[in-house]
Amino acid sequence: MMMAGLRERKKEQTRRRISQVALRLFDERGYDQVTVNEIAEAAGVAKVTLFSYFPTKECLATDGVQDDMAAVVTGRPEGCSPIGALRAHCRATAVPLAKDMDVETLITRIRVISSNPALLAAVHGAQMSQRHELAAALADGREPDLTAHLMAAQITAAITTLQEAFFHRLAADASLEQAAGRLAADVEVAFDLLEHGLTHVKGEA
Amino acid sequence: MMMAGLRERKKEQTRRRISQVALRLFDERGYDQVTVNEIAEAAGVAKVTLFSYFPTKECLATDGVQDDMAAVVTGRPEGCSPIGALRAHCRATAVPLAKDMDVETLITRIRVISSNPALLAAVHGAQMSQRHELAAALADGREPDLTAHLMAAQITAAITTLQEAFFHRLAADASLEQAAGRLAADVEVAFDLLEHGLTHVKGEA
DNA sequence: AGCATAAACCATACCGAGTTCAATTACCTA
DNA sequence: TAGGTAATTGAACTCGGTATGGTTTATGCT
Repeated sequence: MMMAGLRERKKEQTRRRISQVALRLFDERGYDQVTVNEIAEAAGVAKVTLFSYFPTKECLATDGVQDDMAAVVTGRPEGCSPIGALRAHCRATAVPLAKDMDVETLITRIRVISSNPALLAAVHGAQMSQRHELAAALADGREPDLTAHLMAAQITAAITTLQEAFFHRLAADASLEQAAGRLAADVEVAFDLLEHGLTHVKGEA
Repeated sequence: MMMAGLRERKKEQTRRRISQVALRLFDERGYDQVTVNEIAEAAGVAKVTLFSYFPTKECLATDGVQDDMAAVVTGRPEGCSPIGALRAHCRATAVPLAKDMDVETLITRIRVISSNPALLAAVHGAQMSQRHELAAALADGREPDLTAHLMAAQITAAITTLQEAFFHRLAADASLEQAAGRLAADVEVAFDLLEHGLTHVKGEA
């Protein structure tokens, strides 16, 4: 029992094949110029099967690009503030990625997503739905009040902006190392701004 | 010449009729349970005509619910900070509405939008795209840097949260006056948080 | 090994949003 | 009143996504 199951292996394999084929086609011809029928056919699978793995076409493109800020807050060590925990988390991980994704694939995925407004909006929307979880985590058990929601919204917005800047840089020209370096500095800027407020900005007109 | 043209009057009238019919149907049976074909037929218009007025079904539901924060910043009076201008704007207008929309219709529209996750996400997405304009306005001519983008993102997030809280209260039970009153107080909370940072929050664990 | 079960898969037909296009109607202007 | 132009129309089409109902295939049990 529970012996790694051939069934589950094949399933995972099929999922990966669909995702990879889709990404390749998107990258080659652009998201809008590829139909799900083509993806299904190229992956050697029925359209229905494709949709059993990925609920929408968008999910094919954004597969694996996720993060759970709420978990970072709830799982933070003793005596650590929520914002401190998030700052540390952003310092540590340049981009939140699925465990088993190679960098090459990730960059391609980012390129695909960045070059399509609808996909960008979808990623934003996904992060938007994390706001409520984060608000709940910040409220720490109690029903989140307005302040908790505001904090969650601002933090989410900041992190989204960081990711956006990172994506933009990566898609443009910079190497992964360069972009990661810049990101490290940006993280500090963002969290300082979050913690100390907009009025503390130095070179402001 | 330019004498209020019957043509333009009819056009505007048709637009209003489509929007009203759509809103009524959405409110009666729910957004997902109404097809654009039904709306077109009920409005006595061809589907193609409907889509010439509203680019998407979503736009039928969110019609008139927009705001332009960038304009508030760029059009602010002399010697007024961007954030100050936005705070004043939020104080003044409970909800950003089109000039000629009655309150009854607005509340119905909010009820429709609030009761559908996809529509909620669409509204969020629309506000998301305003971020870049706001960042440009904050940069005041220069190319917006990371800080400008971060500020824009945080401000947008805060205002979105305010609107969300207002909608939620309105859809739940409160009267317009009650909700507006609470909103006035919430505006101050939100902008204080924005200006002074998250670490200045009083009752924080 | 042999068999029943359920998971994964498939082809096909279908639905609704949105587009294309040629033909038609209604307004405007000279 | 004639001719141009903007608005409208029906019909056919594309594509994302779902429903149906049937076929293969891994697996668990005996």
